[in-house]
Amino acid sequence: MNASRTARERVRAELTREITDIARRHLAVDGAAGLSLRAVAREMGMVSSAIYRYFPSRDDLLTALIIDGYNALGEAVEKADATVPRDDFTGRWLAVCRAVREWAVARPHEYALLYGSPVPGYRAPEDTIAPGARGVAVFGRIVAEAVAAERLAPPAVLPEPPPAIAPDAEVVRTLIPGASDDVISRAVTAWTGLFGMVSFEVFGQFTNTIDHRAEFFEHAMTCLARVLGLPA
Amino acid sequence: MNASRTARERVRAELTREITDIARRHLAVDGAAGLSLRAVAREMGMVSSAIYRYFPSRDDLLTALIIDGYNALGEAVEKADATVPRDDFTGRWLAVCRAVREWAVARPHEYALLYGSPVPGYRAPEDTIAPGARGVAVFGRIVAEAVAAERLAPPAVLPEPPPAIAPDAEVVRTLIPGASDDVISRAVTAWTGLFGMVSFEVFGQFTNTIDHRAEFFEHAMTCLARVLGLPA
DNA sequence: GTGTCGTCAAGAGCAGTGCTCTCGATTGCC
DNA sequence: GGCAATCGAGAGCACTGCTCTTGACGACAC
Repeated sequence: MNASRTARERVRAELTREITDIARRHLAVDGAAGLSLRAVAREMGMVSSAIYRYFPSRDDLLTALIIDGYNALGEAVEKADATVPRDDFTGRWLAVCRAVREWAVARPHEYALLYGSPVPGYRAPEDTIAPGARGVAVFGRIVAEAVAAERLAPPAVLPEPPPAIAPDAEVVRTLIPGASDDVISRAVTAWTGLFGMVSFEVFGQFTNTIDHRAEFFEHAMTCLARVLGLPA
Repeated sequence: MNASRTARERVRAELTREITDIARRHLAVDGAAGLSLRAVAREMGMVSSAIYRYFPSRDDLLTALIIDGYNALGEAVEKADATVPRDDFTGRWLAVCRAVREWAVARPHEYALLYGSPVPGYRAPEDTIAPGARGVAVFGRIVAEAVAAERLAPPAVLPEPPPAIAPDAEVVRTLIPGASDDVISRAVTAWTGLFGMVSFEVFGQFTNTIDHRAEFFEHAMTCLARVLGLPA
């Protein structure tokens, strides 16, 4: 029956998962550069060549870890968003920000794999883009719903975006339907501001400078929300 | 005489410099993970063990490259700032932003070494902090001079920073004398926003999303300047 | 000028890595 | 029961960072 073949595939899936789990643990300790296929194999009681039955190369293992990471972060973001009342747009944004920061601070090496220098090859493969969009999709929904509820009031202190970026805005609008180019531009800036702040903290740029990081982060994200036009 | 000993030290300094030059070229091509002491030694016509007379370990070579990188970026920022009239504060800020972006886009792997995941050890050593402050010093000067010239008018749409960050603001004030906690908070946010934007672009987060990157960058940095309070 | 000492490059060698290939053994399907 | 696909083990290759020893060269004191 199919059951038998399914049994084989099941143990394969289980071993694949065990490999990524161990690899993720090693990654958390040693960083991407220190992740060794042989060490993972040793811990599994396998010989190193056996790993290649499951991942054709070390880079593919890292890519799998990247995809898992994006999904884990995306899930954390989704859960954080879900804990806040739907019409508290600023609260939802702040919850998302905190989720990203806490996820990153708890696993700096994994975060570095996602948003630091991409280790495998120069550009991460296409496969990582879709799961990477999971978190930003939540953010887009928050902004879009705020727009739809007419609760978004961007302060009129910024210039209009140049027409050149209109095609890009069109692409982003699939995530934030109903938003003007100006709102889209502010949203992208807020999103990069979030990750800029988290990266600076995780990668040590705040050493000897910002010590009260949670408080400053909270304030900075509140300011980003205001500039975006989310209610105070 | 000392001349002879100086001659010896001079050839040593020259070889040290040649090593870092070759290493920097390899870094630009293969990234930090692919930098090999043996490959550098081969290109120099030396045997690999000879390199250890100049750098006690691969991590020390990388640290030297980090320091050189911070200095190069800092110099690029200083030069960019110097090309703009002293009282055109917004122009100086934009010049600094463009310098950072162009430097990063031209050498993504080197930029990743500075602002992506720190490769050697978990935290870059103390030695890298001082040269790393060179760029931010320029930025601090721009803001401080704008404050002194009473040309800084931060739009009153943001909440005041919480008292908890006052001690941190005190530290940053050494870079931006005369600035209020609010201005300092905005300045830090603008600075992290700059690097968040550059990192997103260099690390490929804008793939399939933002294509007109120079134009969007220009606009976003103009907006950050406005939020900071620099004149329109 | 001679001898001594510090500096240096070369070479061999060790432990570790990613990856390939071959070879039995086991498993699943007809 | 036999066939074919799958899988783990093992050996091996080329490469890495790093250590240690050896021998040569240059700088200094005498």
